[in-house]
Amino acid sequence: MVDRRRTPDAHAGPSEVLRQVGMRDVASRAQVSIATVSRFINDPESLSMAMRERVEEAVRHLGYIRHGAARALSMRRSHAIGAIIPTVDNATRAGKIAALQKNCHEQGYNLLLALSEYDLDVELQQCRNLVEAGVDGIMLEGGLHHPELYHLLESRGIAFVNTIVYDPKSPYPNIGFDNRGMARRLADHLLDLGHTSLAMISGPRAGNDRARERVEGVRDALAGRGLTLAPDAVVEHPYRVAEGRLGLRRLIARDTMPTAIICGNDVLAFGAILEAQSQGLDVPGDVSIAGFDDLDWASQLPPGLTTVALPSPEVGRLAARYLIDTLKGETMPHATEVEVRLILRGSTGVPRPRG
Amino acid sequence: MVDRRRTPDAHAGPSEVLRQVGMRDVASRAQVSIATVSRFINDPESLSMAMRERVEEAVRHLGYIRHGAARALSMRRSHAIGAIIPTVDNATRAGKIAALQKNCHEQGYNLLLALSEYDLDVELQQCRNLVEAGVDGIMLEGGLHHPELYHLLESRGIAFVNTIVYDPKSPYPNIGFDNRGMARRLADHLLDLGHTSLAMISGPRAGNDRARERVEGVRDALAGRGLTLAPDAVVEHPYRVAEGRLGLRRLIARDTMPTAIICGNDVLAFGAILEAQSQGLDVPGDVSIAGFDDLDWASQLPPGLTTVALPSPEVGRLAARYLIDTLKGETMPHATEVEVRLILRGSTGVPRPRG
DNA sequence: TGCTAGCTTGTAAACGGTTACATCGACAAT
DNA sequence: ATTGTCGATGTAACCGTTTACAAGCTAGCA
Repeated sequence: MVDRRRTPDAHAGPSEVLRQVGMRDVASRAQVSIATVSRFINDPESLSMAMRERVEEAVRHLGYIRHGAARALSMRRSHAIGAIIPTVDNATRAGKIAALQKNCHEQGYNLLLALSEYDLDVELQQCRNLVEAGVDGIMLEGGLHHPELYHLLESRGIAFVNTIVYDPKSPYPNIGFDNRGMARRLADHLLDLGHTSLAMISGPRAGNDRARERVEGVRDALAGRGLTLAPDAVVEHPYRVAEGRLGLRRLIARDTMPTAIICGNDVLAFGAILEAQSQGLDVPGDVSIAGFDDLDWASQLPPGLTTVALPSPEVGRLAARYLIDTLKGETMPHATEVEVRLILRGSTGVPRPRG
Repeated sequence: MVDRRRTPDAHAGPSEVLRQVGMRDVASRAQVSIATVSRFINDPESLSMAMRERVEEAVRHLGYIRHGAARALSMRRSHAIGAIIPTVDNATRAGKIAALQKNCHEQGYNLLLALSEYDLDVELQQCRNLVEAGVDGIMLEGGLHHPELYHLLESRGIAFVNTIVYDPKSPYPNIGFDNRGMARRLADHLLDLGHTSLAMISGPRAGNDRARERVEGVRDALAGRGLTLAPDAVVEHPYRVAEGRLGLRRLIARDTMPTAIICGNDVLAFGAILEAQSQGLDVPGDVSIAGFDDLDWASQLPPGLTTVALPSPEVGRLAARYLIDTLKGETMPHATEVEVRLILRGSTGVPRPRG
């Protein structure tokens, strides 16, 4: 390997690559040992005032910035956290990621972001990547992953946590919501209002346990009253407004028109409301509609969207804490539930008697 | 430093830390040199069939995964790209980030995400962080940054590119939209319809040149007809629906009610439309409203939102390519414009004659 | 004065890869 | 048979930190 090393003060020809200033340069300028420079960076208190000042001057003068990869190699710790999420295009998720990034940053950790597109194989691939990148911990979404993924993480002793799901019975640590329970609560509310014919516009359930759990929760509520959810009363649509409209069209085209529709999230609910209104249906008079997430506009949209507020920034914050504290060697709770709030607004009401 | 090294086959007591399997382990199992293993990982073609098979067996058997930090240290290249964006909670930005991540991943680069919260000092801090993490390139948003940030990046020879802005005259590479021009086009359209009293609900302009440029573009259009934008005809509000409502209320409370309102983005426009409708105003009869972004629901919302579609995933794709190809040593175009599309929908129309 | 305890500071050995250069054969041309 | 060429493989230096351990120094104390 050709040695491109140059002392920073030396003149280098135009085609030469200047070596970055390193601890050795700082050390030689400050006339101290390289170990002292390292100590200045990591624990200035441990140095005498005189040393500290000399090193500080040199660091500032040379604009020294520590070489992260070298540090990671030496410490066997990268100070990087990875996050694998299906997509970013959702305000709820965005809040989680923002909180995660912020909290990691505050603790001196960087955030590596990877996208799985709701595909467990892609997720595994991205996970391998993050492992190679040397992340110390990983935040996952949901509890449903490629078995190989769990094996990979555990065999390498990489901290990880499933999020958005809360399941004390899961063998894996998790922080999130009781998706099933909250769907049940929402459905129960509708049943309490007198609805007997519920339907759902669910998000795609393949590889997505959150979506599945929400359907199951609604089933639970119905079962509690001796009712069932007909197979064709659940339609699956990707999380887009236009798909919500499609979903509603499919549901009202059935033999029995549902009096209440629970949507996989607010985006689908938005579409469903728009479609209902444009079909001349009154919401909630002719059909009650509800969602999950409590997005920004859920309260603004007439008639106001009944939904379940998910404090996902809190999940991001807790995930950061879980991972970083675990890395510090602390024992963290295995499962943490983040409370959700059922928010009743104008889009749900008592069913109008039918003829 | 205590040596925790153990041969992978050796039995280790419960409290012992097992050393990760490294190239040396693979080499010894395959009975080849460590260099051969490296070659197998990086360029299998250069090995004889026999060698390749032996190494492959060993790699697979031991589940070897390369140590990224060691590679980065040795190669002086981390294969990581950093992105600093203000926030994530916006579908347009999400598309850009998703495309960036995808394209980076395809080229073997990881993505480090950092958030600046529209604060140039925070942005600089995050940038320092990314530099320490050793990113090979950085994607920034906008062209307005802390001067120290530019100096930092240039002095260290880190590739970077400003995005969402297109400015051939900028000294820094950029990929994006002509924010000023597109705002002007939108305003021109409204003026062509016969509007003479325009107003704006802008996003906060501090530290945000995209927002500023959009206001300036509208000013340009007005100036082209000998008109001006009164100071109180521009109100600034954060990008939230409720803020859009507030903005509209402020604008219609003025002496002269504007007949057309251009909003900093679709979210603000959404709020403005909702507020107008709830005040009994007809859109576009009483007031035309337009935005930027063409979010998912812009076409769904009655009466359909006139807006400017920004293909931001394309920006993410191009940014990834710019950075990675630049790192390869290729000369990339200094400024690249991504075309936007003015989309006319029901929220704008000819102004109704006033009494 | 000599000794020890307690700080600071320095020395040098990892960390786990990449890669320049050396080496070694095999094979073709002389 | 000798030499040269070329491709495959090995050897070892180097990337820039951290940190165990050694060494030096000061002060307190017998």
